[in-house]
Amino acid sequence: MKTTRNTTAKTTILEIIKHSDVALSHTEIQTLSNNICDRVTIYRVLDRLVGEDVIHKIVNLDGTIKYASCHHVHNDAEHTHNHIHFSCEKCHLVTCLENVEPTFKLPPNYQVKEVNFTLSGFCPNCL
Amino acid sequence: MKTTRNTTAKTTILEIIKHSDVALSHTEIQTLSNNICDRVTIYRVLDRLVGEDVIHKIVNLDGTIKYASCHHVHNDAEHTHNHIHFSCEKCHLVTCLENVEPTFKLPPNYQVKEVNFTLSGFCPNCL
DNA sequence: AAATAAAACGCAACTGTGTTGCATTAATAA
DNA sequence: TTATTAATGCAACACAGTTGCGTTTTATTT
Ligand SMILES: [Mn+2]
Ligand SMILES: [Mn+2]
Ligand SMILES: [Zn+2]
Ligand SMILES: [Zn+2]
Repeated sequence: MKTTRNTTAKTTILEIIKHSDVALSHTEIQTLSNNICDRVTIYRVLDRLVGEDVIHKIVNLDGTIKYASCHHVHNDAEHTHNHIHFSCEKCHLVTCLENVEPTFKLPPNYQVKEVNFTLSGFCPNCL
Repeated sequence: MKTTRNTTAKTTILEIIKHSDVALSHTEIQTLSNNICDRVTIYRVLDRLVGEDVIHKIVNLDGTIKYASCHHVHNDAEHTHNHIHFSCEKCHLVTCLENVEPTFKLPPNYQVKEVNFTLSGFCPNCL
């Protein structure tokens, strides 16, 4: 079976994401990491971390992708990422609103596997 | 003031989107339009149609972008696109669930301008 | 109907993001 | 310490979207 290894790149990148209070893009992570590794490695590390459910992926309204750490309880059985993300049009910061989980009622026979809820507008700092 | 004109490209593209029951990507529109115009023109027409609130933009979980027509009442004052979009992992079709509008309660001082709610999984046809 | 203004267009070149193949390096387990 | 293979670096590629600019087309005015 395929095991996962703890490398310096992976450790560094995870630390960067964990210590950030906003979601970060691949490019932002690259800058913050002082080019500790090749950009391809960052892509691969991010994929691994997402696969391990340590971080989660956020798709912005413009299609850009950001990453944030998973702060919730690791109940495993019901590990979901159904909170809302807010993307500020002015400061461009993307924040996880972990406590805001939207409710909705789907028509029958839809099987949901992943969700992405993104809002954009002005954050409290830029209002 | 800057007026908008009705060109053959714009008319054709809008017809394609209106007659489709699923959301379409730029590339899909290009194929369906039989290369009636340059691909750059399609980008520009799509931007214009979004600006005129005739179609709306959908961001998928993989960051790809699709477009669908606005079927709702044009009440103008409260023209919103806060319905859910479902992206099937098997048939890859993206559908507007216009009747499914999620409810959520934001912390104070957030000013929302745009929303994007996307689910992925299996649609009724592929279940 | 002809002249005018500028919105829209085509083309070519460019940018940014993410991917792939393959040889090399380094983490883990024996 | 050695063996195995996950992870990396590098170079090349794919692809979506953008930009500049000269030309065409639309819609308005005369
Ligand atoms: Mn999470
Ligand atoms: Mn709409
Ligand atoms: Zn802000
Ligand atoms: Zn399907």
